[in-house]
Amino acid sequence: MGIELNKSYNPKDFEDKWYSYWQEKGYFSPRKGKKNETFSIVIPPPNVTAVLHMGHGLNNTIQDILIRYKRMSGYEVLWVPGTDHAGIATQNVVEKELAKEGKKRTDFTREAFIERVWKTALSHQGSIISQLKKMGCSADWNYNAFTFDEERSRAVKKVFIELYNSGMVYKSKYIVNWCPRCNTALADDEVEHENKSGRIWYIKYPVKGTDDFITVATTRPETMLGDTAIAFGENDERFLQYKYSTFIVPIVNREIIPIYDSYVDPAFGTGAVKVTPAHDPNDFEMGKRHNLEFINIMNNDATMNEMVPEKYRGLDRYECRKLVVKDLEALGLLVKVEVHANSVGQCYRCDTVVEPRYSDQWFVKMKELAAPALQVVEDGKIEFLPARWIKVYNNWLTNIRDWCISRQLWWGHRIPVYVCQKCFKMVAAEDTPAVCDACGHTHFVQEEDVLDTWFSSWLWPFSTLGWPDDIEKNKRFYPTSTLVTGPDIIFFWVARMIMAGLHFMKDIPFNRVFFTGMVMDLQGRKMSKSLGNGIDPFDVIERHGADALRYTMIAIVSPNQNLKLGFPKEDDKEAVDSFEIGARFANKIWNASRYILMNIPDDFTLIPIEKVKKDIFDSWILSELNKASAVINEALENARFNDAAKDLQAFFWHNYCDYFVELSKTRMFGGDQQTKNEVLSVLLYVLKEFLKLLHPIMPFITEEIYQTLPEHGESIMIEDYPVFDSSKVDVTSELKAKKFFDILYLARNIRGEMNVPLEKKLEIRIKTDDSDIIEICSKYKKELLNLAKGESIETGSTITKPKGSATGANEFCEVYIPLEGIIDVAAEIDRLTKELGKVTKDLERTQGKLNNESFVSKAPPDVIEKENAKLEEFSSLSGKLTKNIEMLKGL
RNA sequence: GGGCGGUUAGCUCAGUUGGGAGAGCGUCUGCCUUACAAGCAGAAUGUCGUCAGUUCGAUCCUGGCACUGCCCA
Repeated sequence: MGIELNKSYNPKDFEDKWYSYWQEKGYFSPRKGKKNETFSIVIPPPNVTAVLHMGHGLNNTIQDILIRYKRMSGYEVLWVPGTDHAGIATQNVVEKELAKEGKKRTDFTREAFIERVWKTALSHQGSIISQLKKMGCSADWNYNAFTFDEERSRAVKKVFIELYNSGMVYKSKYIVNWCPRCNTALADDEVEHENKSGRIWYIKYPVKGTDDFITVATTRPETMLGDTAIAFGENDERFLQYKYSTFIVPIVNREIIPIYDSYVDPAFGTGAVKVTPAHDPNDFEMGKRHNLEFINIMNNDATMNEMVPEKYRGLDRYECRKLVVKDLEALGLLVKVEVHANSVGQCYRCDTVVEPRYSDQWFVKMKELAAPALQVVEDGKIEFLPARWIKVYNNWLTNIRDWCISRQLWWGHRIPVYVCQKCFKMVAAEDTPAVCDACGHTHFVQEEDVLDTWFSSWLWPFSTLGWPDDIEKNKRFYPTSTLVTGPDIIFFWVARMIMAGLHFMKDIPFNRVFFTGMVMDLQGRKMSKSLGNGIDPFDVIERHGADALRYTMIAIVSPNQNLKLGFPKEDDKEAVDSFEIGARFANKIWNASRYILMNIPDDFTLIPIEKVKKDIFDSWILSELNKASAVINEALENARFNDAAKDLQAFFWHNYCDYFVELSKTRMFGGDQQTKNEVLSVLLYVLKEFLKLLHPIMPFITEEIYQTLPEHGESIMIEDYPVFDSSKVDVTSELKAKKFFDILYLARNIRGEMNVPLEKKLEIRIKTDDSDIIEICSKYKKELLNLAKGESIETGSTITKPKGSATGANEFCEVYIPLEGIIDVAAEIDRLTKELGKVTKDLERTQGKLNNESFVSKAPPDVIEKENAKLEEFSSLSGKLTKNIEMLKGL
């Protein structure tokens, strides 16, 4: 008899099984739904540098929830998965691997090195995909894409060539952020700034032909070896006398000239600064304005080159600094050193302090692309959630600078520009040109640099859909519906995708962007390798299952805030385990289902819900289910995932388990076969509908239980998602059920407060003239006695308070529980007086409002009506409590 | 220096058109009651950072201040 679920919830028994089942059935591929509309998402491709972390866990869970929800709601759904080749980062990973073997990148040929990176990339890619599957992600793997695969490479080339030919991509000498460790240029947004306490040196520069000096302040004394001017504020009268002077750069003895430029802040330092155009972005700008010489004094790795005196050559920039300072001191030219806070740019991949470097780089002109991108967000064509990110987006786009897209790496899309070796004409082309248009020469050499990874990522929403080869078959999925990503890549990626979509597809890439919070540890610190505070989502799955992981993140996440998570390492039993939230919920669902299933008799026939003879609790739970469907649909529609998670839990745990299932036991075990069938039919119906509602959030446990139900379809993931149905609202049953629960609560409250042991069966006396209460207490007497552990109940308007009884009251009734011998009169008086105190406060506040003439004249009528109702409720309750306290005192 | 957030119960945080302060965890009391002790029943706990303003009415709107986090230069 009955259907047996395992005694305990054990996700490992079934999670992988159902994922394979879904995949075999082809459920992840688009199929026409009853809505005849599409819903599509492209994954933010995880980097193949490593495996997934908790941020991916959150992000992909949200995407999967949306995808499953929309699929069940009748949309034709596509979720495109994929990975990102992450140029610098992946190359770094491999170079570190090589370093362990005692090798360097340059020990290999370019081809051999790239081959090696591919190996690592593919291995990580495999892990990432299997991890996404473990999490339950219902992406269509037929679409799986990689930013560096053949199709995406074709898209990158096409885009580059088009932009090059239209003059939007150009090559130019420029000062870029250079990472001396990665040996490559970085885009502005790849540099992280950190305020550090540094020093500032005051150095004397002799004025030629005099004994005079100019003192400048600098945070980088070593760059003086490349100085080509001294700059003063534009109209700084203190220094106008030097207009025709010449200065001598100490140590190198170079003669340099003064310039006057508005960039110089007369209040900073001495008002005079040294200018090193090849080693500082601001100096670079001044250098261009004043036609200064650009002297590069460093090698790629930030050691000093042959442009400096011999003794400094080969020294690291910081070594050189020490030596320069020492030498200046010896020359008597160092005035003083002060402590100075300044912000230092660091490589976002390896934290090395970047070196501004004067070099040849490739750029994309951004102004033209930015304008329409600003417009579509401004117009609301693309919706940002939360909306406040619009400000950040606007701020960046309105101050945009050209995008440096060249990287001096080997791993990445090599720039498709070929240089004729005779006339040096540059041609952008898919493949090496055969003949030079200009001179007929046939020998070309391709540019060495590769493109910034984001130059392939910005095409992602359409390059994954077949562009440029064959977008037609996927046209209906573009624009994609929602992008789910972190606000940390709003510039890197989101903004640029909008630009690319508008420029190449002539349409926005997505209708809505949902920005998730960042995952932090419990102290609110970013999870990072160096801190060792990261949580591996797969450790969580290992311990609690994927559903618990998913539910927990969703329950904690809030649209406006980062989320903090804790998970104890193996040896740490004290630490907080945030994921118990999900684990407990899963366990509760498991056990409730188990209980229902185990009570199903062999000859059970499910009665369709319309045909069940319902009592008020059946009607009530169906009404509650209906309401829950409404709020959950709304929450998912508006990306309020935490609301959805909480509403689902509140409905299931409190309404369904605590009340409905408990109530049903009376009929289940006390009635005839027919009654039992009816009770079970309602229990099963509500359970099944709940499982459907929950399925997008907890796909595995819902499928496992669904498949065990007496009647079920092929899979829960292709069921229709429950929606609100106004015809199912049953206000009368809701009100009656509420009155029943209120009485139950009053009885239980007395038991709890008076410490009445469970063995003591209560005699419940209810004084009321409320006809609903009289009705439900007689109809559902057994239920009330079972749940309140009572032995008798009497109801009516003439009930009198038995001697030595405890009292509970609400606006509709008074509940008396005779406890002669048990009751402590003083304690009871205390309890009721406390209760009265609260009610009196409420009453006074309400009275105060209603007595306030301006309130009555100015507040809207419905508010006044509500206050009047409250007044009645509070005074009725207050009267009952007062009377009972009096009676007790009179004993 | 510029921009954007946060400040609500011991902890982590909800609070969506301004009108009786909520959840989870933790704590306390009593229970292994026909699924669940990862559970059940009951309880306690808040000058809603601070000062002013708008309003009949402010956790919510406006401004100042304090502390705190992030982004950009």
